[in-house]
Amino acid sequence: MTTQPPTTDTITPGEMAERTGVSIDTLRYYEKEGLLQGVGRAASGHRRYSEHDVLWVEVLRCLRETGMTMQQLRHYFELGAQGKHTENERAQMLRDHRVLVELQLAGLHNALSLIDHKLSFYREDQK
Amino acid sequence: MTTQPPTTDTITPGEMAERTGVSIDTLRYYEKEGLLQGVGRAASGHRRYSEHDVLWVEVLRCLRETGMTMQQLRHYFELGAQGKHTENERAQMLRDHRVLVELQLAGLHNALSLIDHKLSFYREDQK
DNA sequence: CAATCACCTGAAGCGCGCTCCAGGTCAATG
DNA sequence: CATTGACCTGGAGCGCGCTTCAGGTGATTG
Repeated sequence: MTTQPPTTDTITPGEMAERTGVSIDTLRYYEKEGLLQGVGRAASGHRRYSEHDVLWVEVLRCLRETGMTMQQLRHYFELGAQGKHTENERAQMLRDHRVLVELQLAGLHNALSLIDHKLSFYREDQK
Repeated sequence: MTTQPPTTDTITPGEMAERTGVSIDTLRYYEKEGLLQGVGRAASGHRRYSEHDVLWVEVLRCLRETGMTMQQLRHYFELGAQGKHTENERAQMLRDHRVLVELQLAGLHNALSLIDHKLSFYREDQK
């Protein structure tokens, strides 16, 4: 049993960008910031991503878009790399983030009813 | 029927900040950016906000927090100041923003189920 | 073999929405 | 009358998350 990583690194940067909706530049940026590690390389030096990378980037994107910071994501990633004994902390991070997401959800509902309330006035005035 | 504005400008900047959750600096910034106009002044030169300002700032805050830009808010405000004939455009702005809010809502639900999915794994592993 | 293309690197730049700062005024307080 | 505290102004600074740039490499294409 060697430490051979999965040899499925076949996805080019361009494909990756298209599949994940994250630009090539941003993908490189994430890598530089330590959110994405062990990305494969072709002989030419060009990156080759794996299916596993795709999944992770999708998670990244989802958490980023809901306001998790780069710092937290980096920490979360590093915990994952450290192995099973960090599971509690990772779960706690997710629970904490979940609270934030719920808060945002409340804010959006709030906004929605404000918008609808205002729209109802405009509709009334309309005639 | 004079154009006399309501003479209820009695709220100090400090109170305003406390009541709306928007800092004094930010209130001044909003004013400078044209999102807040006709704010009263005491003899001392200090600002005095009205109840009406409170309401508007609450609207501002709600729309800002859901991603409406300063520019759009300024435009919306200016339309309001121009009178009734801009109602259609204002309503359209709200409808447009509503779409964005719905999108964000979808993203948050998405995130929520991703988080819960991951959490369920951690819970399983836990024992 | 020239050109095109996808990608590489390190570093600088940007846009937004605040936030902070320096230096000053005014009103109340001890 | 000195101090304190809330507020004033114009302008500079900031943090985040990208995004762009300059200059280059290596494989394919006509």
